[in-house]
Amino acid sequence: MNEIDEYKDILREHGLRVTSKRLGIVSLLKGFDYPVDAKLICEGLCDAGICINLSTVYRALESLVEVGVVRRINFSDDAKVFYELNRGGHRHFLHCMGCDELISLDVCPLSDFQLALAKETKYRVVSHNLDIYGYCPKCQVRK
Amino acid sequence: MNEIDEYKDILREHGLRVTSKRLGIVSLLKGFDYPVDAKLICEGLCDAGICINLSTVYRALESLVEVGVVRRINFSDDAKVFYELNRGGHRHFLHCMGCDELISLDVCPLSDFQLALAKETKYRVVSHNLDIYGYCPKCQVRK
DNA sequence: ATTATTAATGCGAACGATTTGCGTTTGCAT
DNA sequence: ATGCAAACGCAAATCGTTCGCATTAATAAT
Repeated sequence: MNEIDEYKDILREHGLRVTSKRLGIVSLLKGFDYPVDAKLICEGLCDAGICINLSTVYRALESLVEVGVVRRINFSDDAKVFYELNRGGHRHFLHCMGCDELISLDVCPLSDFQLALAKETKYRVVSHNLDIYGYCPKCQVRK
Repeated sequence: MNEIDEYKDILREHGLRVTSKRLGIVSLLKGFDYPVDAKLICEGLCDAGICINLSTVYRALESLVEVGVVRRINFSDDAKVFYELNRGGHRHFLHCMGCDELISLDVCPLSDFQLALAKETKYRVVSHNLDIYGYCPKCQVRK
């Protein structure tokens, strides 16, 4: 059973139909290691021969987020929403405000803090969002 | 010289005119200790007798952000932009995903991490964005 | 104080991202 | 193979935000 079959099963387990569009989105997202927006997904699939309406992309992404296959991401320097394959765990990014380079950080400095915060506030802490903004070496020179 | 006069001076120092609308926005924001969106500002001012067009609210906020009086904030669970008075320093919030309660955290767990990251990546780190999501005690029971 | 200058405002239209309504197509249980 | 509900395509609607342009008002010049 290959990896795409896993996703088929996840869809079926949640009572969702397995469609070429949904699988197309998943396999497209597999090719990116950074979050992409709905429009790029739409165009990427079209180029791959799977033409799909933009509203269908949104609806499919919504379903995929619901079953946990995809994760929604919202950066504060951009109004639109980004999506990435949910590979377990979570990531944070360092954004260059000059050239929009995006560096994925492999550490999360918040696990201890989050535990302490939960204890202090009695909240059940579920997730967090951390993005760091600055200028990359090249852009520091350019400016 | 009262507090509003300080803001008048800041505007003038930056070559911006002192208008009732801009001062209205500032004094309205003073009344909130959490970030609010443009629409709420518009309606709040209207209720206070200072009727102001929504596009003017956006333009005024833009100016106030430029001169450092106001800060733009972007949460990952909401597409729209929020604004708050820039009281110096920065803040992070704990969001209840059940009732949308917002708790302002008085600590930032990232200062050391940010320094280390800058060193490691050679980025000039300018700012960051951190929000924590979970369920408040009441919503844990409700659910 | 009056007038001239030009930034700030109001209004409506435009915008980009996202959602929705509805008729058509397709996956899948029978 | 057939029927039904879920998914889809399409166009229109929505939401937050921005823009163009004519009008108003804050400040500088007289």
